[in-house]
Amino acid sequence: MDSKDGHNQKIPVAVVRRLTKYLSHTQCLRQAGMDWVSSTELAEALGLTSSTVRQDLSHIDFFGISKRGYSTAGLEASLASTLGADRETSCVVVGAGNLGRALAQHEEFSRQGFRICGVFDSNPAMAGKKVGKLLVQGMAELPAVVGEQVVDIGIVAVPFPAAQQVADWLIVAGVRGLLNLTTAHIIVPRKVSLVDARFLASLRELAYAVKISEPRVPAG
Amino acid sequence: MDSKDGHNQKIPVAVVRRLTKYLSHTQCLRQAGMDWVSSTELAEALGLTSSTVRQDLSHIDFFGISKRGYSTAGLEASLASTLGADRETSCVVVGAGNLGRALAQHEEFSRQGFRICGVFDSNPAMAGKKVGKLLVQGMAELPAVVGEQVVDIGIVAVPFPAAQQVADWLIVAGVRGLLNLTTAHIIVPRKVSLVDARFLASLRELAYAVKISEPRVPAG
DNA sequence: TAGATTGTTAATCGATTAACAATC
DNA sequence: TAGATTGTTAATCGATTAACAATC
Repeated sequence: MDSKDGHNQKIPVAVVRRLTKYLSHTQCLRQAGMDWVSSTELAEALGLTSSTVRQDLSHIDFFGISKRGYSTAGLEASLASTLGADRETSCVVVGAGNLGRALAQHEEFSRQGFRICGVFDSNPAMAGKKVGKLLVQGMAELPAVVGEQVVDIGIVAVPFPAAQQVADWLIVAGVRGLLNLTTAHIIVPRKVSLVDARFLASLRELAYAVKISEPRVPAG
Repeated sequence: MDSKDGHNQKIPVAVVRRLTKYLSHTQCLRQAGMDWVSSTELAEALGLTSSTVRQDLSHIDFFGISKRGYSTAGLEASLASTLGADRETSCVVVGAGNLGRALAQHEEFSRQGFRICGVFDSNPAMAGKKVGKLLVQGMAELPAVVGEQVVDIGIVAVPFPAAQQVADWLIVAGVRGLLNLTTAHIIVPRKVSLVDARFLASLRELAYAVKISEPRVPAG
């Protein structure tokens, strides 16, 4: 019964990325007490066209109403259910440096259903230190924690030369997705998903944009 | 003389993003002592096709040699120059929470030419606290620091309801690009560039991928 | 009812890939 | 030289936008 209507087909990543935006924005609208939103309003708020919004929303199992738009409550629920944001997702962080510790304690994640259930570091000197309510564990503990707690996602926050090795360990331990915070290109088997956080790449992208937008120096 | 050959046209963002990958990987290759690399090798290492690599590199002012490929030294230099990675880029961080402090101290950034020259927080209780070698400053100091030090990029690491306001202040102060670490959709004037770090969105994307790759429960 | 807004089909646009002559 | 690899043009693919009948 799961696929009777053509939904539950795999949604293109470009669309999934925008669905996450609609979800965030719809949550805001609901908090602001708005009961309805139109594709035009959604588009304007997020810098898209209304056509894109309607096309995107045709991928989820929810329908708007002519002349009124979409019920924010229904839209939020349907987006959450499509994206899997209606259940908790367990994560572990590997690398207890600045970035790893910051993410492990990032409140927005827990508010949004991402539970960090372990922080690991290969440096024995880090073991036992506190990160929020968690204690840093050695890499040796990783398989047990991932296996027992059915951890979905591993966050790779180590120095980049160690990234592939850490990813391999996480995959063997059983995670199904990896968030890569390093600049390394990580290779994963097909059954595992990978998303690159692209911090440094984002800064480079900005540096390029700033560079080309610079006022031309008048020819000398 | 800058545009005589059709380079220095604005490069599509999809291409710019891959150029940053080529740059990272070429740096690795050089450190490993490799003098030459072919489009096929680059493609294989980064999960692309050799056709894409050659097409992308046609945007930069550098040429390979038939049968040998690209000189890693020349490629690195040309990519760095095209992207603006051959000069220092100044940044400020607004928001001295976990994430802001972590980024301000992230060593990879300074290694790669991004200099953090200020950390700001609207909470007076944070003022004067140390973040690496910097002291947290109040928002009132922002315009002076950005103006005097010719800061290119502002990193927005505040709670999401404050994101637009902080972005506006940064833009008025004179930054030319913004890295948005929040889930908020920030609106910027055309002359300012914006890149979203999309942390939470990345986790959601992973959660969706994990969800749809789950083994189907056999029909009851 | 009249008019606004949806869902969907068709058209456009841009990005990726294939193919191949040029060349070291 | 022969063969490998480039740079570039043409073909394909997919994503975005436009258009419009259906409808509340």
